[in-house]
Amino acid sequence: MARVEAIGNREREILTAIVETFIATGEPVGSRSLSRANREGLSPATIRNVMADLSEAGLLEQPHTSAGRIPTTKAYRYYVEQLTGQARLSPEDQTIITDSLAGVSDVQEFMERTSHVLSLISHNVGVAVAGGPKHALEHVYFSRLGDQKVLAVLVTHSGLVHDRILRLDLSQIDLDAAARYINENFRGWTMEAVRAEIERRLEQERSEYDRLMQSVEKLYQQGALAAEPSAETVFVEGTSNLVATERDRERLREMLKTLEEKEKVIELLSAYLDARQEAVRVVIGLDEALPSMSNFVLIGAPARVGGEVMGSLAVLGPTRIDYQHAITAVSYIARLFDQLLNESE
Amino acid sequence: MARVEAIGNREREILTAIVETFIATGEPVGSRSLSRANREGLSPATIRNVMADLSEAGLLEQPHTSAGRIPTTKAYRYYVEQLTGQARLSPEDQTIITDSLAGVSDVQEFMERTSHVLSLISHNVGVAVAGGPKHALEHVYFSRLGDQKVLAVLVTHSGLVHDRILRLDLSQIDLDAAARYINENFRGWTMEAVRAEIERRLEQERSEYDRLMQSVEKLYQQGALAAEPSAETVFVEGTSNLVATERDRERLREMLKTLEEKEKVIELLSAYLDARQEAVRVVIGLDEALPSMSNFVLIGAPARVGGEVMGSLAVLGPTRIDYQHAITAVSYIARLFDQLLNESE
DNA sequence: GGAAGCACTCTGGTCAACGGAGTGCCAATG
DNA sequence: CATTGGCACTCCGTTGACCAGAGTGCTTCC
Repeated sequence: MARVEAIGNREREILTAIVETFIATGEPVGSRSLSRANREGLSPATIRNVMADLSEAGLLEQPHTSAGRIPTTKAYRYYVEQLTGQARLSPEDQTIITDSLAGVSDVQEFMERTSHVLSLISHNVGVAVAGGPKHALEHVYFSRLGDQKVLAVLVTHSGLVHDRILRLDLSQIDLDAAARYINENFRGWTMEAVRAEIERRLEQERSEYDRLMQSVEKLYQQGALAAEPSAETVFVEGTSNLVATERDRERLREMLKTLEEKEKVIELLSAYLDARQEAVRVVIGLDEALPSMSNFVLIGAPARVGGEVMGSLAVLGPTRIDYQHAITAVSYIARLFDQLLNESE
Repeated sequence: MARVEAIGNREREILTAIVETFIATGEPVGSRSLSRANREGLSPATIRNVMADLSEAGLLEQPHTSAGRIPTTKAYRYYVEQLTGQARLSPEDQTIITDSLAGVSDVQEFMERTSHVLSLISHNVGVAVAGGPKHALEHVYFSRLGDQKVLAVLVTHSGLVHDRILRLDLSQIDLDAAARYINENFRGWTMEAVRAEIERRLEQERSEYDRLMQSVEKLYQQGALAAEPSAETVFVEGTSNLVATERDRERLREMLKTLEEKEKVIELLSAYLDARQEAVRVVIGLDEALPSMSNFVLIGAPARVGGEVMGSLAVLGPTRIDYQHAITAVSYIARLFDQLLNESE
């Protein structure tokens, strides 16, 4: 079998031409039409020969004999590698993005709008999740609401806020004391670490419980620190674009259903978007993570503030997506994210 | 034109039979098949006569001559009026609902799960919005996060919590003073009233500004009280069910798009769900509110705790929806809402 | 190695024919 | 007089045949 490395210049040109016209038209592309479009005027026959080679190399396939060729996922991967990555986002898109994101101050809102604007300019599904696994505690705050009800607010260093209502009965004075205790002791810790340490201390000092530790225990047991601050909020938008993309109704249903399940989406993003990765990642063929979305593509990046990962954003679309455009859009927004939320620190 | 009141017994029976079989099959129903299904064994010819009358009364229509009849929206309205409303929800559905809603403590979460469970058991789109126009202030809380950043938390009497991050520079002491001022003066007021009054006072006392009022003004101008506490959070789920319902692709796209626009959904619900209404309301034909969803149906109810409206929930589906089922489900959840959130007061 | 020619294949669209389901109307009937 | 049976007619959806278009593979020629 021919190795991909064996691809020569002409082959590569023809391959990219095929990929691009297929992305543009959605129809299998044949040798004749390609030769007509191609400025250098290669004859259809020549192109056919090259195509045959590319087919053998597993880069092209035919829906049936006597149809044109369509790129395989392998071809898309190859194509994406070839992209220079140096394209700039069009000014129109830039203004759409900056307008949409103007004035956002917290991560949640940023992500919500991001998913929207991504779907808008990519004409595909925009996805964003806020909240990664680790967050440093900025502080907590407890407030007595009525009898038996206490509002707990958790703020992370990164600006995520999470509130929940607990059902327990403590005076505001006790609540304040507990909050002070937690804030003074654990500020800057990750939530996991905080929970672990509190558990340890409760265990250890069980004998010499004072009023304070009793309050802390009650609060802890009611889950005051349990929920990860907005543990992964998912925003999915632009699903209506799938209608144009997917012609098979049953598959369309499947996909919509999948995208409604937030856990699935989180799983998908976290499976492919690595915290360490720097730039935009393009994953072609989501079969193994989301069977219903085989022959789909994820173009995503982690969203960072400073070094810390605060979430991720991505475009989800069919393999015949405008890669260059989606990539630049995602990377543009990812950079913007850092800028917008960093400047205010 | 024949008045609806003129409908006799036989006519009514046949009409409901037509509506029900059309709901079940989705195909236009003809006289022959109806006579076969009908236990009393009326001949097709008789039924045809009745059908002709019903058509003239504007209750049935034909896609074309020589097709069966399908009910008009008028017929659906008539049909729904006829429903006894005394059906009980099946035990399976009841357990699905109670399981899904077990342990929720705040309105947001309740609504999120409600939209999901509604879509689940109705096999259509479940919609829920949390937050109505008016909320009484329980209290506010401000906390300095870092330089230039302040966390503002707004809690309403009804338990809704809204947080936002402001960009301004005040000491924690000033913030506390401002919070105390607002809490002591405005507790129990609606947010609109609070804003109006604060504006008035700022205006009035402009001459004799003290430090406190300066802080309040800064906070106010940064929008500390601006956002309605979670001003209407919208949850829409089950859109994948639309794929089976709507065969026209373009219309399907339109509908998905509409449902993605939260303002539209809010508009829809608030247009039809009246705070004063007691029970479930069925709106047949959403043409004027949402052109893209003509020949759709809204089955919804306000969600109350005690007397106060905290949001609303609804099922959205095609005219050929299982009315009885959807109605009982919605009313069941609406009742549950009151119970669950009331018991904790 | 590239170009041209040729025979062959497969799809998608159009058209006519047809069976099925339904209707309206009229005459017969209990 | 309300029902019913019968009959002629209409319209839809499906099927099969057919054809033009686009593409391929292979062989031959430069």
